[in-house]
Amino acid sequence: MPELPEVETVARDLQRWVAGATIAGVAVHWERTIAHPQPAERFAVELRGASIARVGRRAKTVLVHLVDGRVMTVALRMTGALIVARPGAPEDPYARVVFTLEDGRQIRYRDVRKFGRIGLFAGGGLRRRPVARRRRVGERAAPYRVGDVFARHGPEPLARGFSAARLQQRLAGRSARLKSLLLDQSFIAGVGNIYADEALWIARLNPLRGADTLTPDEVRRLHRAVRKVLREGIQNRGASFSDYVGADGEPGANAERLAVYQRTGAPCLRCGRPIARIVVGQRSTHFCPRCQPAAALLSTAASAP
DNA sequence: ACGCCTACCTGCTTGC
DNA sequence: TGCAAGCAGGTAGGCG
Repeated sequence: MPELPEVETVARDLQRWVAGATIAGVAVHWERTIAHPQPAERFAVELRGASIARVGRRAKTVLVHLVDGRVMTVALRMTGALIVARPGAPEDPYARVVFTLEDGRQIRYRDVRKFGRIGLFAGGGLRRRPVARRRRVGERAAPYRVGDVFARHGPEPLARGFSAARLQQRLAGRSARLKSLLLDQSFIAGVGNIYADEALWIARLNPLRGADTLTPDEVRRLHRAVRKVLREGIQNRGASFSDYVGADGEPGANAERLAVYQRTGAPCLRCGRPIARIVVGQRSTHFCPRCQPAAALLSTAASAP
């Protein structure tokens, strides 16, 4: 479930609790969790003795910045979680990678479905503008810098630079449906299925709308709604449905505040009509057929009172 | 550019 | 009660 607010919550927790700590040892219980570029055995060796400088986030990935400049990336995907455990805490059968700190605590990477991936990269390139560098055929992609991981990601929706005007630019000429675009990480980084549905409900936009059919006012509504749902998600420490927990191991409080996600058939909080569920781009999509009418799909002038 | 499919995995819910 | 099918927050890669 981790989308931007959930990942941000985990990153802030870790920053508070393990910044400055030193990794004494690493146990990899599911090798495929350790992704490119190094194999699992080397990963453990290379991390031993490393100290954590700070913990941040880019898109839906947790960034563990080491004092020596390297960066460990943790992509939680569907069911990943990073949990700080006190010495003597009961074992977790779903802990795929365990980082034991010198003070005896552990950072446990827990992941029921094993989709998540952890990598270790040279630093650099994160703040650079993501210009797609052309690579010659056969040229090696190494040395991997952490910035390369995000070279194709879109802007951070909560960054200062992400204005309504910028969103408008990015929407222009795109014929994809709004819902699909919001989920596209190269369009905007960090929005997932939950927050996409919530943002569209707040903005009163039908998920099937073609992205380039929005009026300037609708773009502003969308821009404001996306930022609002993400900020509120962070304030509530994320939305928990089954697996998501913060680094304290506790679920977030945001699930009960959602207006449409997984509320199929329940009354719309604005108009009382039942929330509908459809499938868009293979993803379940929840919306209010009355507040987010499909009838307004193309006509921009049909909303006279 | 875009939509659609498959794959990666396990656990929980649903329906017979 | 048992059991199989269907479903789930994400993303990468392949095809048309």
